[in-house]
Amino acid sequence: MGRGSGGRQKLIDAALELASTTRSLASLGLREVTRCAGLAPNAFYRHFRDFDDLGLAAVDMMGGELRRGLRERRLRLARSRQGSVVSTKGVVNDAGRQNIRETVGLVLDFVTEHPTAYVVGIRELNGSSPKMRAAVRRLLDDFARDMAEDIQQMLDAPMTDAVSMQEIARQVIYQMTFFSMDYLEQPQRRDEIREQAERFILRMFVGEMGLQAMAPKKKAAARK
Amino acid sequence: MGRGSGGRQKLIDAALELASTTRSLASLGLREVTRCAGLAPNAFYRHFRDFDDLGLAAVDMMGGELRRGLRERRLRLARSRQGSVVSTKGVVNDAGRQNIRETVGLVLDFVTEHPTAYVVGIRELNGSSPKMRAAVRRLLDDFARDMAEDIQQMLDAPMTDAVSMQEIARQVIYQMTFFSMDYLEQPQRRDEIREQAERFILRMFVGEMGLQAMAPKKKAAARK
DNA sequence: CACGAATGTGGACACTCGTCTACTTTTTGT
DNA sequence: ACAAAAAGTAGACGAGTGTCCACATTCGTG
Repeated sequence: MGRGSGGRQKLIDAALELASTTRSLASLGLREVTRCAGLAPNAFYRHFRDFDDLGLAAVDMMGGELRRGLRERRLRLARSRQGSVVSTKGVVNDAGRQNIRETVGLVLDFVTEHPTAYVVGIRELNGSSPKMRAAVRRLLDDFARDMAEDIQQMLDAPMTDAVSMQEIARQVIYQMTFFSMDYLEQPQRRDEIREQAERFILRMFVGEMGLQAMAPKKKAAARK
Repeated sequence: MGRGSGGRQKLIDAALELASTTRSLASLGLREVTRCAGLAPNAFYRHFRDFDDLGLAAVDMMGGELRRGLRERRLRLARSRQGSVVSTKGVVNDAGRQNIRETVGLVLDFVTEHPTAYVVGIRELNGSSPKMRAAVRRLLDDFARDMAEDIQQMLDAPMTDAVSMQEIARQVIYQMTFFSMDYLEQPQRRDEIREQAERFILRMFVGEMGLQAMAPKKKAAARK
């Protein structure tokens, strides 16, 4: 009982493959996908109701793996420099910059290792299916939550309040989608893009610290 | 000689209408669009070679209008407060914040006035057609160029070098695509989203000034 | 006016698509 | 080991599609 001879996985792979090079997920043909997977058209119905269903399954699978992978690698990094907690005001010194560099590298490496899944995911982020959009956004928000949590734990004192940290993490994650796409599409500019991403994150942190320093009361009040 | 009875425009409108509610541009059917436009299927060939062609025409038209509209409204705003040049370090004071607030409002207003075209454009930003992607990105980069130029002119002294300003403007424009989509999709959260966008831009500027202040030589050297 | 280009129409072709029913093979729990 | 459930196959139906050809209409300009 269960997953048979992996036809389900073959279908997901075929769909991602086709969608990444040809079209959006929803515009794929049922027969097109089954043909590419080496199955009969009807085999699709055994596993999925429609393409939204397949898409959500793909997001669950790849997303879960990605999130787990990122967390694991991040924890491994953190453990390798255990004890060297970064001081709040030291986010921008060499230790802080090294942290940012490693995190950006983590994301970009994952992206280059799973290009098809990533491209399709980002494509569906603003895509036509509301369900897919919601699923991908939920996933990105989970990443942002993880990231905010890890950063706060890495510092000896909170850099800012939890809400702002969450907001910043979200904006960083979303901006990273653009960096990642550029990174995949323009291999010759990879170093430059990497540096741009690092600068962006650094700028966000420095900016937040500046805002906190110059008008903490005003900001707290404006946050309703 | 020329555009006859506006069938071309009808086709573009129909395509945007269908794509914004149903699917991506490339996945539309030729007959579907012509039917929605009230024309015979063959009329499509009179105006466009394929859907990429239609898409590029739509981007040219809407993009040009948007860019012209934004520039015009921005200049009008600038003229209405002529003489009150903002000092470089005053970007974050009340005058600077007011500037940011107005610019954000400009963009969000335009978006709410042309939702279908905007949604389709953003959808094609990471879409399946390379030509469309390139066209939309070129358009966004034009916006960024305009924005960088206007900001530099508004200040009494350059806040940072031209390259960095351009980079920041690009990142702000790209992030605004997310804010705009949220703004359209979640009318009940509009005030909150507006404030988030303003905070984001403020944070970018403060961050850049901070970076400039703390390590100008290092940055200049790192810029190759 | 009248001619030609631009624009729009109608019908027809071969093709792919999604879906259904009926049948065979494989996997798996007990 | 056996029976049932799950996975996969085969063929066929109607609907919708892209594209082509030949014909009608509109419109601007000589």
